[in-house]
Amino acid sequence: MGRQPCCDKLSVKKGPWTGEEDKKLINFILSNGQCCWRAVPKLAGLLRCGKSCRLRWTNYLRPDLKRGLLTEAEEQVVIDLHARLGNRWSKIAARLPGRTDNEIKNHWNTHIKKKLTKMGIDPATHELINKPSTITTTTTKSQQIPSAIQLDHQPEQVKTEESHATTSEENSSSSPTKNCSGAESGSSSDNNRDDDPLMNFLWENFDTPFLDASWDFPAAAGKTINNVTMLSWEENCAWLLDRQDFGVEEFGSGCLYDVDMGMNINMLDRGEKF
DNA sequence: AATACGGACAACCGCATCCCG
DNA sequence: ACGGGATGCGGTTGTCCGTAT
Repeated sequence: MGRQPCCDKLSVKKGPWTGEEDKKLINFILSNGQCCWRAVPKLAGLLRCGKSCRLRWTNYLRPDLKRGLLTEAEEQVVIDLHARLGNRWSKIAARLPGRTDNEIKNHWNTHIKKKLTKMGIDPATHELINKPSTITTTTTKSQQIPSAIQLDHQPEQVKTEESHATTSEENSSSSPTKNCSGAESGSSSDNNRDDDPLMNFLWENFDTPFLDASWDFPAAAGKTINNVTMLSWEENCAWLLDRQDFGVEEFGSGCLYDVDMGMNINMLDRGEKF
């Protein structure tokens, strides 16, 4: 027997969300919280698949999302984490507060991949592309690009070999995705915390998301936790309900800001429900 | 001015994993 | 321990918009 479809595909709307739909979804989650996504569309009066509602919320409507391009620092973290984790975007996103896996994935595919390729680095393996042409060797420590690649500062050897940088995609058959996916290697990548200072720092200090404040906004409202002033749930989301047009500039400031870390804070534990 | 093209990003699809009875 | 439903995740596609011709 086959798997049941997540929803009746004939009766659900697809394609871009309208402002009205966004409002309905926001209103519903404001009053009921995140629970049972399958039931959300029905209860919220939406002709959408529950999955679609979840994606819309997590990728676009969540009040803690940062908008706009990733900063250079964020890009650097993405590159470092990708070198270690492969295409495990959700793991990477978990360490970038206010960023979603989808956003990071898109940014990787449209920006970072190109940058790395241009620099002569295979984005899939994080190795220099100017390897001896005939021999395909297993990755060695010496071939690995230092994780703290500065995108604007090409290594000297990379510059000289840039003309060879055109076949990176084709050479990426042994991608970190394959290496990291599944049980066979996923844990090993986690355990394999080598001497990369940045990565060690990230792993040691942020095994949980950088800051993982609770969904329990009403209780936390007005309090200062770790130098973060918690706004009420209503305060956090009021701006959303006022929006007819969710322009990028409207999202510029996160609803929480960590004074010490100088970044917006992920208020949501995505796995948590209330 | 019209059309083609390409980049960026939102959204969908299907499989994997988790969780609970 | 097992089965089935719910959710999460990553890959892929679709759509919009800016730029080039």
